[in-house]
Amino acid sequence: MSEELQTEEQILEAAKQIFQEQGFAGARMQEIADEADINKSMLHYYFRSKDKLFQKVFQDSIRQFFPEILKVLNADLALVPKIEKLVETYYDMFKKHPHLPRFVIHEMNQHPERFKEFVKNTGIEIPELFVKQIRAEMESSTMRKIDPREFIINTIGLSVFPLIARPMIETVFEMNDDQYQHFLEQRKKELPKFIINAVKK
Amino acid sequence: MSEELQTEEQILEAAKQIFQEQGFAGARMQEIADEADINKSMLHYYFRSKDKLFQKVFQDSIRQFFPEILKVLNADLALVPKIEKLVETYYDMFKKHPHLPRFVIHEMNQHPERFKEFVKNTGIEIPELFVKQIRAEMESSTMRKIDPREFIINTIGLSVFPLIARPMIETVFEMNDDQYQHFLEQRKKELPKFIINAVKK
DNA sequence: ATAAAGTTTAACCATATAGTTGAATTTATT
DNA sequence: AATAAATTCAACTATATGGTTAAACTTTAT
Repeated sequence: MSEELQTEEQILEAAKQIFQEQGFAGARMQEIADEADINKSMLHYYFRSKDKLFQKVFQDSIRQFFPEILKVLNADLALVPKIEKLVETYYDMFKKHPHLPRFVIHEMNQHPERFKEFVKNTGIEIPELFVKQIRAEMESSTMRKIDPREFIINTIGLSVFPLIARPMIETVFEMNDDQYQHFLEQRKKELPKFIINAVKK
Repeated sequence: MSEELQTEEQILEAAKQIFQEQGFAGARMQEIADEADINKSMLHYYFRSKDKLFQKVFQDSIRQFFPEILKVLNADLALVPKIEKLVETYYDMFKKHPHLPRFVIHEMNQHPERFKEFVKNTGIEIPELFVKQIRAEMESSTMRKIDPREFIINTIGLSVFPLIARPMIETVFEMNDDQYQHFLEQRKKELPKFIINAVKK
């Protein structure tokens, strides 16, 4: 049993990388095995099938994605620093896992029902605290009236979109990779202002 | 030569549907043939290979996506109605081609360099007129200072994100498909306000 | 009407790919 | 040390899949 955890971890790491990069359909078991530097049979020994391995990776990816965001949404912070923290969290996550957002978006659309099951299993819930916070801000009239769901979707969308649209942005605005990175750094500062301004009264 | 155009069109329509739904890696030539209601050999007779057929579909998809948006961006309209038009254009496009945005995002990230080539070939350019318009608005101080690129990316991101994140939105906010559609209708009205407010002085 | 060109079809091929098997090796248990 | 259990590996299998071929059929041109 000595190497079990190590091998299993190795496989999961490799599978995560390949699946997140290529998606389920684009990934090859052989490629995952090569990446993990093991025999292909090991994948089946530890996870039985491509589908099972994928589901594990997908679930882990969801767990990597949602709770961190929800934690920030429900944190005990004033609105402005919370938005700043949220944007920063997204950009940090992207730096560590550049394919994660697009992977989740692509795969959840391939199997929406399975995705919903997964999310329910992870026990993710509506960010109630944040909704309450927004309602309070609206009542104390520091914030214009807006559906809290819209606000959440806008904030997340504004954070995620430039990350998954990178080739488009680089092309349309004629940026190279360095310029894109620099653009993101600027944006990290500007985006909270945009969001706050959008809901200011 | 009688049926040539019809058959070719049939194939392209089917390929567009399957590729946009499943992506390149997920699509099967047999499935495309079935969808087009023809023999699999015909795909190769008309397009030689899966890759060639895909590239045609992908290029067509880009042509379907970008020019329409850029046309609105560069149209002779005041800022507010232009934003409204832009949001509306996106939502209409999504109604007709629900998989188009996610398809383009996924595939352009799989082959960023090829994507850049394609875009250059279609002759798409930076929306100069719109950039000038924004600069003018900023100088006449009806608009706060913002990088025009940020403004464009934010507007497009806010339009696209709720369309590609549908399963996530339905899950987190416990909506069924009807409620989601209703939410989108509401959003079509609210989003321009959010954007305008975000850049108001 | 006939030949040439274009189109369609069914049967086939080569390869890629997920998955299996059984033996060899290593590790844990007594 | 001996046995049992877990792990690793190379070779293999079945099937899916992109692609080919040659013959049949249809349309166009002369």
